[in-house]
Amino acid sequence: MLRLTYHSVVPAAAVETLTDPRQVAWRLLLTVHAHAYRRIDADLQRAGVLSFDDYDVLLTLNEAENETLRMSELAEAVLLSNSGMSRRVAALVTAGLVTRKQSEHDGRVFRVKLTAKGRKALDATWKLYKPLIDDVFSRFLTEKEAIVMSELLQKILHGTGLERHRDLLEMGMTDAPK
Amino acid sequence: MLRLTYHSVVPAAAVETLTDPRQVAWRLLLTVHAHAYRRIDADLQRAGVLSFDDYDVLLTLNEAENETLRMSELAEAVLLSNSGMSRRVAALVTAGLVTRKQSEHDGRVFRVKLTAKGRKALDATWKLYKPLIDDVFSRFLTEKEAIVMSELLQKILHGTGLERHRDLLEMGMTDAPK
DNA sequence: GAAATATAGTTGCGGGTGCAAATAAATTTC
DNA sequence: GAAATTTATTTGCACCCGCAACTATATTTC
Repeated sequence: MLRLTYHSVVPAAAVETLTDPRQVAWRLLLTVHAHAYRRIDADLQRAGVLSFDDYDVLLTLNEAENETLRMSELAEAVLLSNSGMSRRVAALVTAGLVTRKQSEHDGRVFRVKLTAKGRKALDATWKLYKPLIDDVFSRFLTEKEAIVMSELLQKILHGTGLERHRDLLEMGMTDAPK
Repeated sequence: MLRLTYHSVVPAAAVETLTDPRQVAWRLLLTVHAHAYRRIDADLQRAGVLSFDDYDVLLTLNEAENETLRMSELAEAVLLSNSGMSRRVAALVTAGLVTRKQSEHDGRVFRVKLTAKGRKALDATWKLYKPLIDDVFSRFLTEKEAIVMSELLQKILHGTGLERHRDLLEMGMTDAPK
């Protein structure tokens, strides 16, 4: 029933597993993502608006309480390393799209806040981003299909979130059982 | 019915569109991918086997006719730029995992071929990669759900493939209508 | 309350990436 | 059949990233 039209996940030497529909789904997810990301990222860059990744940062701020988050919260939310976020925020500050100031209560934390200019850039980018999502993704799904897909993805996301947490706890235990 | 538990795609200023299930699905796809990719990539690196991206290259070769492809075919297949592939293959040659030799019929093309060592590395990596896919993805889906998801993703992939081709044709027309 | 420890964030470094320009090898034009 | 053009691949450049080491600030220990 289900035929894989793209290259698969498994080395030919282990062909028995190629029929696992979960691995097929995994490979398709990777491929769809790669196609869509490449296309959108290139088009946004060509248009001279925010990059895909900068958009993600500003959007996360836009949705946050008081349009403000700490560095580490921001890094966690967009799944970027702390060091990566440090450099990215530095660039955004230079561009005037966010501010970054030290907390008064705890000198270790820095709070990043969206500026009016940042909000404007976000809206301008969205105007281009929205039709791009449609071009590479949305227009191939009915509303019902999109809902089904969201539910499945949400199951996975919820699961991995818990799993990640469990792993971190376990790893913490290994070298400091005290 | 469908609730978004992660951050959304749309700036708050344009909230009306947030209810579009297709955009919810898009955002979830991005997030699931980011989670899974980060986790797998880091674990493979820690284990000292092939990187996620190198795995993809060798796997593509493994599945190709005679385990051989030209540079540009390889770049297209793994969705990497030609320049990126050029450098990556150079590294793989140094590591002895592939060979790269000039075609006799057309001196412009270079054929990349998997070596025995490369095939071995592929199998070793698969041993670790397989359980990782399961950890971050497969185990949250029933077989039926995986099939549903694959079908939806395939619809999108097939669609974007055609679309990308159409765009290239159109762009080609714009500056040389002759 | 000073030393040891823990936490938040930044920087050095090695490495990967894409775009545009450069090279090398066909193919076409006149 | 030499010059102009096209095609396949590589290199220069500027930039982004994660890990590990480092700095700065807060908390805990004794």
